Amino acid sequence: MDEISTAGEAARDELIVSFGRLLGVAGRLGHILGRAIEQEFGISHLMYEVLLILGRAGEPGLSMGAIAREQVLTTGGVTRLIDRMEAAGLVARAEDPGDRRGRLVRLTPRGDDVAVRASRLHLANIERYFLEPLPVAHRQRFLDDLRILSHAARDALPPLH
Amino acid sequence: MDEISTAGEAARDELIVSFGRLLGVAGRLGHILGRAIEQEFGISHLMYEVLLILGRAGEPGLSMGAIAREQVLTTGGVTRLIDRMEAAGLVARAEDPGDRRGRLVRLTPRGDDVAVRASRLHLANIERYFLEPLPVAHRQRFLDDLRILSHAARDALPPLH
DNA sequence: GGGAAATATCTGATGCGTCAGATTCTGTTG
DNA sequence: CAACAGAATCTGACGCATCAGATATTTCCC
Repeated sequence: MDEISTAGEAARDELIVSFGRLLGVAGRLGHILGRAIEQEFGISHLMYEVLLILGRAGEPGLSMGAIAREQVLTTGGVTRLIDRMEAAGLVARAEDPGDRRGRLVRLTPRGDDVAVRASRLHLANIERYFLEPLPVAHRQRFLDDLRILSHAARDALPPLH
Repeated sequence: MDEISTAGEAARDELIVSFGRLLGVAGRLGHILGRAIEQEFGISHLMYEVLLILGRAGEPGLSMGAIAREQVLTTGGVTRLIDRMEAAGLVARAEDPGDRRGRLVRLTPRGDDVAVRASRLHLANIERYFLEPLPVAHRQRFLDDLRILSHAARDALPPLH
């Protein structure tokens, strides 16, 4: 910080610094983790997100719209991402027996395997980059706080399209 | 599911859930804050990042390469983003007197104004979405922990290009 | 039952970031 | 001081997400 500054500038700097702290963490976290996954498994960050979403959903799979509603992509984007994931053998589209407009997307065995192994890598990276620098006594509470925030943020988020 | 795979399945779910918690927070944070800025000020998330970077740098401005080194964009991306920001009147490019290859980028008064007002909006949103759900007694320590993590993550990050 | 409104998915146009290579300048070195 | 390695920036090709609109199907209600 700059010790020679007017009160107004100091207040402004405080705003910017406080902000940068938070957004910087989020952005850097995403970059580090996304990059590692890409290099190791050849899949994009968004593909990984969708693998996790499908893994959590289990049988009988999810509709395209349900994936979009998880707020990582628009519906148009889901169509194209699933196209590529299908071509890569990670997921399969099937008719929805109850609605001829819809398709059900589910993990292939290969997709499930990648999801599990990528999760392990991510978790290791999270521990390494994010938990390790923290004092041991802080770690559990920090994780708990993150979970609280995660739920609150999800509820507050406007739809993506 | 048969009993042999049960333990493995549980471990796998645990991994996925733990991960989703952390990445979900980061991703959702970025989305919420980025979207609000875009709607209010008509600038992208990355433009906002660059406004902050330039605001922190002060006079005499930063080179294109220095902006890229802040790890939000590649050098090619910086060129194009600064093109647009210049067209929008947020920044100005000037010759670098000491190196005729380089340009120095600095905020225009308008860019400075947007940076300050956008920061205020962001800070308000951070408090609303991120701090408010937390117990009061946790807030300060949570912010402190975030700052620790931010620095650690920055040091560990590989270059962007 | 029949048609309007809603819903699910897909697609054309567009915007923007990345990558790799081109261009222009600097600094070193023989 | 010429030449060449290295650095700063810019640009063409490309990938991928978004937006808006098109198509197919279902639901609602008269």
